[in-house]
Amino acid sequence: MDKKELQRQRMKTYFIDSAKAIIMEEGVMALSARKVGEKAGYSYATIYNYFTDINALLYYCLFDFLEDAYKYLLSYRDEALDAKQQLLTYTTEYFRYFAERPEIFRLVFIASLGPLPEEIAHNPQVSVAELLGEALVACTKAGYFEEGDIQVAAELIASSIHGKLMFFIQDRILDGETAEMIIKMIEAEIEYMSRK
Amino acid sequence: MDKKELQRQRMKTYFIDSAKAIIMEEGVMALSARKVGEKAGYSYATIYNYFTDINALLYYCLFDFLEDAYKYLLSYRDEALDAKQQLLTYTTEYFRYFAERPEIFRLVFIASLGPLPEEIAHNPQVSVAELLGEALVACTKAGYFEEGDIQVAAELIASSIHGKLMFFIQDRILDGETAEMIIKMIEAEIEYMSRK
DNA sequence: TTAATATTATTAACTATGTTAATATCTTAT
DNA sequence: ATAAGATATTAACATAGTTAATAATATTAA
Repeated sequence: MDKKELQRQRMKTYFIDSAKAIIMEEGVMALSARKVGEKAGYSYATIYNYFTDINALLYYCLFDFLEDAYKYLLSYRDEALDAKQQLLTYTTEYFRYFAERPEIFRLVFIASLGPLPEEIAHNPQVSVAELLGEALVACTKAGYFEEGDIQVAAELIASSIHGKLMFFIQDRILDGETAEMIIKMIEAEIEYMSRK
Repeated sequence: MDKKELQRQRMKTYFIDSAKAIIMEEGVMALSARKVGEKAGYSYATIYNYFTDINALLYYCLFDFLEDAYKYLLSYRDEALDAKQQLLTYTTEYFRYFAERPEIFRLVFIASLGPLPEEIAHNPQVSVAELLGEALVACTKAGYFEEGDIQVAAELIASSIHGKLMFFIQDRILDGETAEMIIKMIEAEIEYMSRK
């Protein structure tokens, strides 16, 4: 009888979707069990019939959002594009995606959820990193990077963008730099790296 | 009569030092007004005679910690060193400092304190960034970098390290990479950048 | 030195949080 | 239709940040 399981799954999505909506509207800090319950049309305590705690619920949101980001990036994939241009597009659009959705970045990368609960299947990483790797391989074929540098270049680009996102979204220290200014900087960095 | 001001300042440091101790021992998440009061030997409510709220208190801790980090890095300054070696030392030691003090990193870079209260003087940035810039200038003089690349190289290095720290300390996604492995990667990245 | 006053600290209280236990409600099989 | 099981809700607890009312202490004026 897995009609039960289907209903259970459906209930979970009610709470997950409510949580996602609250996160995007009011931010992850403003989310509470009570609000999620209310928005889903159930009592707050009902959540605990479907999730061990709200961190578990937040992990589901996290993976959902990550998949959204991947799909967004995929929409910028274009075989016809020059390899370097494709790489530039991926990196700048990735930055833009999170810069425009700071609350998602906060949940995915900087919120302190405890350890990932066992029961949550970490999706086989429909991975943004793969898109980046793919673009970089194409870049070497086109002569923008050297074969042996792919690994380190990929690492460098990825960690740089995430570092910039962290600074941008926390806006500490950072003296009023706009998203567009940072995007220009990302372009300059890739230009610099591919200029060998 | 600024005997008053001196006493006031002293009281503030009691709370700040207590907060710093709690952060290092139990983490920023475990900190509470009650604990800080207790540790400082006062009632929890007394804090509010000296700080508008605990976020203000945390900002004081933040700048204290940042200064500590700067001093730590300064202890690795060595005029005799080869320019590239000095750059490598700064970057890897900076990473190591926070990798070994994750709770400090959490407070300084990823905790969500509200906007910086006006009354807190943001120290004229006794800045880590300056040390990095200095080392990079020396590197160009020694021929490791080209003059026009300093800006972008500095940005790239700084954001990459912070990105790596974020991943390391949040240990999401990251598949069990050790601090030493990441340090090796940082070295490889700088090697790569200076290899022009 | 003592009385009045201003300053500073503490206790009590309020609202909100996550979570659990006890209770109520609904579903389903007989 | 009713008993049994599953599911949802209300009540309650511990802890949080913060504020107001009160107590204690230090300062000043006589």
